Amino acid sequence: MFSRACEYAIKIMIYIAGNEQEGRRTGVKEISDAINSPEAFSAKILQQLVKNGLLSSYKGPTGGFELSPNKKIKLVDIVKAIDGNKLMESCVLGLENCSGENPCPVHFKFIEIRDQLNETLLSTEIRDPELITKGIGLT
Amino acid sequence: MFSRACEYAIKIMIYIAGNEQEGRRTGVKEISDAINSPEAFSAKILQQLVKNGLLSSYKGPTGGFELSPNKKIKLVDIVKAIDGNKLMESCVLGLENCSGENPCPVHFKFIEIRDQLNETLLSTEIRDPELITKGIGLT
DNA sequence: TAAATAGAGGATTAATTTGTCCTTTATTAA
DNA sequence: TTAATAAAGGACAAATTAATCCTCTATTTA
Repeated sequence: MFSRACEYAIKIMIYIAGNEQEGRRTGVKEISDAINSPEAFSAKILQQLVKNGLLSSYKGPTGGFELSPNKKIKLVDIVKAIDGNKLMESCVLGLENCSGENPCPVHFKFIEIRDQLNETLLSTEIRDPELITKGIGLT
Repeated sequence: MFSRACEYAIKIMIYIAGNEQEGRRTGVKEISDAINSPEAFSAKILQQLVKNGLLSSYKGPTGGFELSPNKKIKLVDIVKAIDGNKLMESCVLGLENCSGENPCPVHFKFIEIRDQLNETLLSTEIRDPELITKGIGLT
């Protein structure tokens, strides 16, 4: 469904959001340990998240990453930043000209799934306490 | 969502189902022309579909592929044959131990989407006339 | 039974994704 | 103001996925 990089990105953002609650910045090493991802690869993903305005980064001692302040960050923002919007917008069969007026054979079979996926990605906020406190962690 | 190979596989199956209605077997060349896919790559996918019991193949002149007779072929069979059941069963964050009792942070956000996807894949039959007659074709 | 047809399948190449290594740049605090 | 810290980023390597090439085998029909 999501690329590996995007899976990492979502975990990264949830983990940083958890630290934000405790008023802490988060470094790459801490992240890759916490979510069990390769450190250098995670660093690249972090760069993309910064470039897309979802994170702020700070160099030097006491440096690290923070969620962009004063911004509602939603799952859809993360997925778009890393995987683009193929999943949200493209035809499941990869057909360029598929649409409601011009549907591919399975278009209407998947339209509800697509809609619900978009609804979930749009409505899930990364600072949602449910997201941060529930669950088995990120490993 | 689906791999490229799986997108081809679904188109292939729908196209062959269309020819079945007209009582015709379908060759690789005809398929790759019809769905606009690389011929040799399509041939590999066809082999997998045969190995998984979804198609029967025949060599020589008048040869080609047919849907396995007397078998309800569902979308889920095709996806499983080509992409395995990662999409249907694995955690969206790729976590090995994620489950209802042991949910990852987004588990319950995606559970409905997962269920609906499974429902759609299970209930969509490849011989469904709606699938074959509707739509813009497979290109 | 020979020639043409068509799938099977091994080997290889290309492209993309995933992951690593190493140097540079900015920042902080002693 | 220098030493330590931490992100930025370029270059490269490995793994996976997508695609191609070529030969072999089976089947049909003339």
